[in-house]
Amino acid sequence: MTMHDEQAGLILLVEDNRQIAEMVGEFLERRGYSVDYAADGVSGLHLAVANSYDVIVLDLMLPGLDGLEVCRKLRREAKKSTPVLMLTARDTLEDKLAGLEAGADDYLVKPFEVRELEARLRALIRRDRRQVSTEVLNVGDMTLDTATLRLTRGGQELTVSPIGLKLLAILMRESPRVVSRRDIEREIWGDTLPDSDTLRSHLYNLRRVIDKPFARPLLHTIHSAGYRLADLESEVASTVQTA
Amino acid sequence: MTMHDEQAGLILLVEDNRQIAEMVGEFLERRGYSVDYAADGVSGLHLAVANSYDVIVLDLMLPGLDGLEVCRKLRREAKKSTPVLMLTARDTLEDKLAGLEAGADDYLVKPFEVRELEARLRALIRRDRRQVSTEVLNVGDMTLDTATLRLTRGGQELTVSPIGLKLLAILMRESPRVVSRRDIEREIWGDTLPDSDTLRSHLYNLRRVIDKPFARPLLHTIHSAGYRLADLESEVASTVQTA
DNA sequence: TTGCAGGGTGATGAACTCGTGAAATGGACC
DNA sequence: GGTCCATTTCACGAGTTCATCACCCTGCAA
Repeated sequence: MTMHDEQAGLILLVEDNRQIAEMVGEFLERRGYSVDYAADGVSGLHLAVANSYDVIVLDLMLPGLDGLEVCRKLRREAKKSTPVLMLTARDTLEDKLAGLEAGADDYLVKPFEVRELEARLRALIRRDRRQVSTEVLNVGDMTLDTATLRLTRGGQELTVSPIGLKLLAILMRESPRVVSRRDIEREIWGDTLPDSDTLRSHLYNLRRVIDKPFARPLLHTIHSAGYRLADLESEVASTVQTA
Repeated sequence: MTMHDEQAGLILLVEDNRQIAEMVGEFLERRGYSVDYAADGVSGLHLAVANSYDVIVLDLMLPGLDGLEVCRKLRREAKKSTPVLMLTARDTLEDKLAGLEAGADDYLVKPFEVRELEARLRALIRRDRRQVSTEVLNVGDMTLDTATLRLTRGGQELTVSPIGLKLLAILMRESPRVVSRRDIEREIWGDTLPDSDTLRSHLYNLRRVIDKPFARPLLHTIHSAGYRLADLESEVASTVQTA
């Protein structure tokens, strides 16, 4: 069964105090994480940029480049969004807290319990992985992120009404299959359908936005059968498909 | 049904009706959750005790050990505080009281919408994670330290009312996702919502503080869908997604 | 060729959603 | 009892959304 042998938690530890580094590093390794280690800001930053860590533990006070700077550069220059947990000493806490805007995700005040550190790291790793799992629908060069409700085609952002969006989501999820009007209507309005043939209008308005401004239409009408969303050209390539 | 990418959350589903279990399980997995499954109370309890789930979906009627008993044992004997969502066939007061006494955290009456189930699970998972007190939330150039409740944007400190802060925290945690008014209201006020549309006022006042004084707005209205917090400019960079 | 059902196009008004701001409420503290 | 402040409630107007309708176009079969 699912045992969370999170076999790969790759952690970067940036800490100049050798004693703390050793203690934390050993604990984490015993818990199954892989730990890379850096003793100063510059080498820490290099490692952080060069590799994809699950999380970075960063001491605030470091020789040369301090933790805030490392974090800021990592975010602003290297554009890395690796979660960062900052370690701060109690006396620097108040002064430097404002600096958390540098882009840290959590912090821990020294001295701390290693067990707590681990709990926090786990939370960060998990939170980060969740981001990736949002449902993203793709058809041709069009993309719909169902979590943020952002719709783009050819890198350009499009605006669609709520029902249009729902309609589009249905077609994208079913793509490249044909979906009958009846099915679409039932999925959008449930049991209480509108009296008139509203769907036609919505289809029209949807097409106006997602197809009209582009060279290749994605939304196709199958006469007296329904509608389907697909990029015809790219379909020709993969002629034979499974049933 | 056991997948290994623990992403959106790890869920234990205890349900003896195979059809319901399959439908719910598949939906949740498609949404990025990992789902473990048990068809009776005893094995459900074993799994619940052995692993750390983010949330447990528990049918009330189960062969052998029923849902209430499972929940009770989980709390009293195994001392686990994993959130439990109970599935009940009828919506009677006794059922609710019994479930409450046994230690359930939420209910859903069959038949239900999978979408609603997911929304509730998300809320439970979120609620549970909120326990971790120090967490630094970052959206664009805005930072909220949930431990000190200090809020800054562009290095400038901002003052927001308690409810505004709660509202902001919700939006930041979900960022850049769209959060519906209903979800926000449920998370702020629980079951006893205000009579009027107070949320609008709070949103208005929040915007006044966090957006009005700045060039780039972070709080965006998605008409008849909800609200989302995000820095649009920095989002454009990450348009392309994996298939 | 004609007829017609299915489908595209576009305007309209009613209903709804939101932003805005001010006034009423109500609880905590003095 | 009185003051302060967060929160709720209310009212208004601007802006959106959507069902509905009227009319035109197109594919297709007789």
